[in-house]
Amino acid sequence: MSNDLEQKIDEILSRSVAEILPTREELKKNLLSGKKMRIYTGADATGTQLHIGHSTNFIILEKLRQLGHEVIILFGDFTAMIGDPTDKTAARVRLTKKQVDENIKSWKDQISKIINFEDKKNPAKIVKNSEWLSKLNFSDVIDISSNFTVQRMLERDMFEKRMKEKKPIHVHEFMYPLMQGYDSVVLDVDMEIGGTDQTFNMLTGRTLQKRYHDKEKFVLTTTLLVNPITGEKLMSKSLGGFVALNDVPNDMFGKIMALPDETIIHVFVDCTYVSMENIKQMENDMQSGELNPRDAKLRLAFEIVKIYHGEEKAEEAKKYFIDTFSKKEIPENIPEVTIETESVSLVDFIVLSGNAKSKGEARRKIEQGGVEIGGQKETDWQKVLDKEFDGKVFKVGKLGFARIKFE
RNA sequence: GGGUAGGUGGCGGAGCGGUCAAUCGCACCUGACUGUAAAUCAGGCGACUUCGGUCUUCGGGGGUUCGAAUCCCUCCCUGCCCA
Repeated sequence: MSNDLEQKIDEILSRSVAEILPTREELKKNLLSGKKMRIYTGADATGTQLHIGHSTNFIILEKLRQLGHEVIILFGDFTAMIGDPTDKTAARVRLTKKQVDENIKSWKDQISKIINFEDKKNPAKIVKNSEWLSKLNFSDVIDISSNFTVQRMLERDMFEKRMKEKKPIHVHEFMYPLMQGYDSVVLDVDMEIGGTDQTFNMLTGRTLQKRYHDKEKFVLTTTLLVNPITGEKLMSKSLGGFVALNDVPNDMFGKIMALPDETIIHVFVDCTYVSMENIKQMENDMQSGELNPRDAKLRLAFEIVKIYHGEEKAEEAKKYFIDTFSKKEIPENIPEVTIETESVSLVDFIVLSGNAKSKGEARRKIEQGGVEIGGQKETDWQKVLDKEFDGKVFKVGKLGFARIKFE
């Protein structure tokens, strides 16, 4: 039994883990001791969507919850107003309370696919940091900030980088790590989990926990999903192409198939429950050429969609993908666009069906050979559709399908 | 406070009186290839258009000029150096 526990702990402390502070051994000892720890991870409420990059932390958190530890998801509604300095575009947008509540609601739904909030004995909790951060006054802030030096703040990689590049650093951005650190104090946590980009912020909390509560806070950093070729973050709103936790099955499946082949193994490790042995095996098979990366990716997409939508939907999404993109068949459920006039131009129809943002874009797609009517390529952008086209299926690009219906 | 360099499309970053709707890279879109929406290659990437053009964009406002992202004035914002 205890061996079993140790094995579980070992997996938790190794899979997707970049670093554990102060030490892995120390943390392991704590986890083995049977003492109930209070553990949290935070996410800023900058948008409505979470992506599979976030899921890594949630998966670890849930495993810890299942071991009986108290688990908290912090919703950074206050911190979002300042914006993590990592995210250059985030500053200054103040979210309304209404927006924040909206986000919380959908976030909980999204996260609940991974983390159990309904468990009778030990449910995970959600907190908002505006609850305490908005109440601090200036002298509180001074008190907190007196624990740090400017030099220490400047150590933050992002600040360092901006200093080097002579890019602006605003004074209030210094407050960000302090606020996140203060969260640890208010929640009085024993441990925080976050991506490696959060190391500095999490260490701030470690310092403050020590000062205010004389407590050792563990910090566990998780590996970030990066594109091994470009070195860019794989899941990033600004860089595009992220897989959101609330994407509909077909989109989610397709987006995963669009990930570069080189990232497959990494995503398996960080975002699925597939066993490490299994993953290792796939890695070897791909290297030896026995396993086509496409097939590994099909499985990856399946595994991930399964987490968020269940096995049945995952199966459907897989079928949809293979039929539509591999076999190039026409999918079954095609949205119907009703036309109330005698005729419409092809260009207008494409815009109406949502497959182009403007007439110019629609025109380009037609001219570039991206449009098919009833399986026939159509390159005349001046084409006008009349009732003879009633019921025909239009394909726009690889993804867009629409059926025309005249009233 | 003084000096100086800047603010350009989703981002990075050219351009410095006309040929600029604005080079290029990233992202994005389309095609070819691949039982991958990977990779690679090719093309595209403001809006409207009776396809001739028309209109709105280069921090905000005002001006000079036949004509400005490019020159001048003013305001706002930022970097760097000095104090």
